[in-house]
Amino acid sequence: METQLSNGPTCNNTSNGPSTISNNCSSPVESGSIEDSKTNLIVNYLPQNMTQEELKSLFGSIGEIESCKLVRDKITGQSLGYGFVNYVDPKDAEKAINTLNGLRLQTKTIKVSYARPSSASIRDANLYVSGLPKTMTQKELEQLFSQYGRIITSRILVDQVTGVSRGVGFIRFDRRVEAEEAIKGLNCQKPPGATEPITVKFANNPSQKTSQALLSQLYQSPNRRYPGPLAQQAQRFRLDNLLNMAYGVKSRFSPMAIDGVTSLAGINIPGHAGTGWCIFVYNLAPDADESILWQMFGPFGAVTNVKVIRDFNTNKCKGFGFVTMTNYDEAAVAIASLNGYRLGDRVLQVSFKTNKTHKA
DNA sequence: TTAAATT
Repeated sequence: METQLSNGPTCNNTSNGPSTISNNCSSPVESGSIEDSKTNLIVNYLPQNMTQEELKSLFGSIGEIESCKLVRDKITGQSLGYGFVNYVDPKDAEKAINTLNGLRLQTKTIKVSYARPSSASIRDANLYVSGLPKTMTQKELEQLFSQYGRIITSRILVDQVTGVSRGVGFIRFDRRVEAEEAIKGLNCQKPPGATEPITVKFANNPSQKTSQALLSQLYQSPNRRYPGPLAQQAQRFRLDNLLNMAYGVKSRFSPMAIDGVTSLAGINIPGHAGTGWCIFVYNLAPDADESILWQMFGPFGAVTNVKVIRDFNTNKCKGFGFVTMTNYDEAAVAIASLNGYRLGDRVLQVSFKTNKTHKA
């Protein structure tokens, strides 16, 4: 696994960017209202199965949304893992950044930030860097590249098991010209203290994932921001699911059977609302809001909607709320994990919603 | 040894 000797096309000056983009289509941003907007956000690292409606549901819990778009592959329709949310009120956009940036959803930690005005100059500004010293940190990587422009994101890929650097990373610049200069300046150069030169070139687009690739994705430690017990249970559960997908291991639950029965026979099953599984959450604090429900349930799987029930006059939470999850088994694990969970000084009761109007 | 960042 050594990339010694400069074999092949390692150290020529590649400028293999996508051949010139034809610009005959109408420019996407001409309304003027979006440029330099304090209301328009870009949301990155969304779970693959998250829909535009779920995106709107999540961000709509902050404030009124003017428009919302999940970006999809033009041909397959698959989510590209990012989207845009444009609020009516700039203060809601700011609040969304403060409360939703870093939110864990399934295997992802989403990023919420202001969208830059769309233009050709910010496209294709992403670099692939390899041959990095294994000891180089993300910060050091940024320091190396920052002399060429404003860095939007940086990342060093790590071994899924050991967490050690793979010597491969990405740098996204604000503008393509900055990326071009960085290639000229750093490709085939040795970073300070390094013994081998690095390779810097334009990055490819990420490829579609098979379920096998999904497996390896799970093992690599994502962002270790809030590695609490809940997240660990959720991750353990996802691992079970992925093992099922990859190797056909039977799960403890049988979501397909139950969902099938429900849709075919119309049998009333607790929590089943047609569009998903409705979960009742009891003993929330008066100041609870939707974000706490997203935070608690999001790591367990696909959450399509959350709602805190409030008093009409005081606008305080009446002590309960609802969460809708798409998949039965994820909902079941969330309930099993969160029922009895201590939130602040309260112990939550979590169950599938029933049709009872009151408890006897 | 290439991960979902500009509608």
